[in-house]
Amino acid sequence: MELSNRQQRMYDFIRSFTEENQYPPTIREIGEAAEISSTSVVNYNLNKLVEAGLIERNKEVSRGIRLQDAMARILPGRNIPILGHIAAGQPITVFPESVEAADTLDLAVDVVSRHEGVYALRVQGDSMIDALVDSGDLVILNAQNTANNGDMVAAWLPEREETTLKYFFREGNSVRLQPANASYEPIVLPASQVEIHGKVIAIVRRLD
Amino acid sequence: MELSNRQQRMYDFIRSFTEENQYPPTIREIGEAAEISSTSVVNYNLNKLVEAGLIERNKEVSRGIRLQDAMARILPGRNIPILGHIAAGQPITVFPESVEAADTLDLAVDVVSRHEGVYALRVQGDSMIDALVDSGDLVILNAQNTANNGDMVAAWLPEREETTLKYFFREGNSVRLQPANASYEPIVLPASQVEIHGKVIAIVRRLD
DNA sequence: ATTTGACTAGAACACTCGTTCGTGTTACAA
DNA sequence: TTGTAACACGAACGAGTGTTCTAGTCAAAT
Repeated sequence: MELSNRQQRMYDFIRSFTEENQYPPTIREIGEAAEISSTSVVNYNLNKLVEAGLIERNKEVSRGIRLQDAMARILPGRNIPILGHIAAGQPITVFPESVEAADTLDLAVDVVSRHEGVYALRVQGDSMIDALVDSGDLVILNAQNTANNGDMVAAWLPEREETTLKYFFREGNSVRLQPANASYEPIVLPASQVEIHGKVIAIVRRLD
Repeated sequence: MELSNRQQRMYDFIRSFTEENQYPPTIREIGEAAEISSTSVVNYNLNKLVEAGLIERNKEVSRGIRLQDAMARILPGRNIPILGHIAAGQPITVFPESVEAADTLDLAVDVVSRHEGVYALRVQGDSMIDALVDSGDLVILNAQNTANNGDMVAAWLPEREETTLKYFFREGNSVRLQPANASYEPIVLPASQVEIHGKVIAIVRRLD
């Protein structure tokens, strides 16, 4: 579809206005900028821009215009829910998903873009201290139910109703959950008694 | 300034709503989300958020709310340049700012919003290993030329033309730069020979 | 006990804004 | 010419929306 002169002018204005003001213009603001006296004309051409796939409109909503391709550029990272804490020392009985997301961590597209179902947990305890994961750190996890040997994972132990952060090792029909702290013993269980809930893909520690 | 529970809730909603819809919410939409029946209360707390510097408002304009750090979203702010590496072991002679930003780390407003001039450095060496900062980690720094005792800082040593990552301690007219590794000795220099270039506010480690 | 300040409520007002409708204009084909 | 389709115009309607006013609650200070 080809854009008329007017439509091009309107589209350009919407772009620059949105970039400048952080919110889209109204129909009348567009009309003024494009020297169109009638709001219905703006409305008409706005629908043409929708047909052309350049914008989206939310009906009956003021400034309900969304630039279609600018989304990826302006829309940044994702809000990763911090679901709760995870045990790195003595396992705790609170399962992360039962905790309401109280806080959010805004993380980067670069870090999480390739993953689906990313979430974060705050570490409690020092069982992974030798892996340089301290109590209080945030671990960013990719939700998945399998893991490779050596992955740092969040494992759910149904028998104990515990979630714990450990290194994962498959040994025949068993699974060894290995802490990174000499003072803790590895947990060895039949594979059927271990559910992998996520693999750690990043660690974030705030100092301030 | 401290945010009340309500104000925090409103702010969070404005953030998520704006991210999702590409335009800011109305007063009533905010009220509904924060369970506030009165628009005047929303208006009142909105002004508090302005005072707190979290948002800007355009008066008499629908949806005239601008997230203050939104600029950081479109412009570089949110894209933290990874300027280069920083020595945590043997100091290296490459000064971070002379290195072209080759990669970027997309970090969160939550983590960096309150800071100006945030940048990241990739750690080389193991001198801060006892502080759980490993070689290869990214340290997120706030650009500043002063520091408090105990802060982890990036220090530029003009005499040696070195930048190094250490704990900062002021001792009279001297400055002690303390590694977190028993195998390394602290560096003690006259304060005039130490330039603080930034304080570490976060640490990010990617595992994948 | 009184006052002050911070905060909340509800209602009313006036302007904003998307929508719709009737009408006009122009270009092009039959 | 006639008809049709695309496009434009202006006005009016009604819901959306920011603002303002009065009043109330509560805790801390006087």
